[in-house]
Amino acid sequence: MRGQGHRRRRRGRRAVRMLEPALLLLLHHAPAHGYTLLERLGEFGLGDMNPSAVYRALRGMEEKAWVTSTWDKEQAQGPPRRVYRLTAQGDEVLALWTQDLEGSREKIDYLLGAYRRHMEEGEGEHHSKTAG
Amino acid sequence: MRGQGHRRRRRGRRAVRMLEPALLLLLHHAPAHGYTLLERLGEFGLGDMNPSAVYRALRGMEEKAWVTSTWDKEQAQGPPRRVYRLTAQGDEVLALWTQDLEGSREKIDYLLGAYRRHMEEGEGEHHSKTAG
DNA sequence: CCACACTATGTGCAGTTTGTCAATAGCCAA
DNA sequence: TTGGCTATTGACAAACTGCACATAGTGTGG
Repeated sequence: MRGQGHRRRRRGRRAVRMLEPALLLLLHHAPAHGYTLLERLGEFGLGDMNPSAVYRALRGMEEKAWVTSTWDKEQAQGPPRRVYRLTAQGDEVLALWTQDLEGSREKIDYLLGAYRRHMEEGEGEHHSKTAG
Repeated sequence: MRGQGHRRRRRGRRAVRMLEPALLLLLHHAPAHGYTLLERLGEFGLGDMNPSAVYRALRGMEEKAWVTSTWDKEQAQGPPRRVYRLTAQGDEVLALWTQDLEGSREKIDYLLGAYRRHMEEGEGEHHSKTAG
């Protein structure tokens, strides 16, 4: 690895995609601006999210009617800001997401468990030569 | 939901992408044919994977030198089969994947925990009307 | 022998998702 | 008016996905 990772995607390649559920959860807590959400994503270990991705996700969720947005009347420094607010539908979706995430966690646990067991037993290691 | 889910993606939208790590783990156990791997993915809850996706993933991993393939001399029913074999590099990648998965699991746990706590406290529910 | 079913793998394409980069828009200070 | 900070958006290419279909060999019934 590292040495010849010329095939590296720009970044990413995470196992999980938790942006949407994290946003829904934050909004379940309270309505918020995109920028605020962006900052609070750090709590979920998503502090490295690209702003564009976050705003895009929010617009997408609005299209799907999981959230609604209104323009903030209070004007702070900067352009008009949207306030995103969870809908009842978004609430349901969040519940579904959590179920999915539970399933995902089980799968991860299974895989991780299998990996560890395998390592402890010292089996495997069916390598061939590395092509480099 | 349900009622107006016309925006539904064909399927998918799973939180996790575990195909590659699962394949690597299976190959860490022992070399195998694509078809065999395809069948054994069920163990990891990936029984619904599309064959194309699996073969494509294997070719991709070979390009990245995580695995190598050779033609199986033994001829069973059907066309010549490839035997995939983990490389030392693939072994490293698998280790990295597991680290990533551990991180992912922590994130999931955090999110799930936050969700439950929030539910128990009965806060939130900052809904607006559903746009439907 | 020929058609056909079954095993196993691979390709092509269209639609979707993602990351990166750059643009816009308003306020404020110099 | 230039430049900096706060917010939000758009455009584009690369990557990914699902689906339909092509190929290739082997065994089987007629």
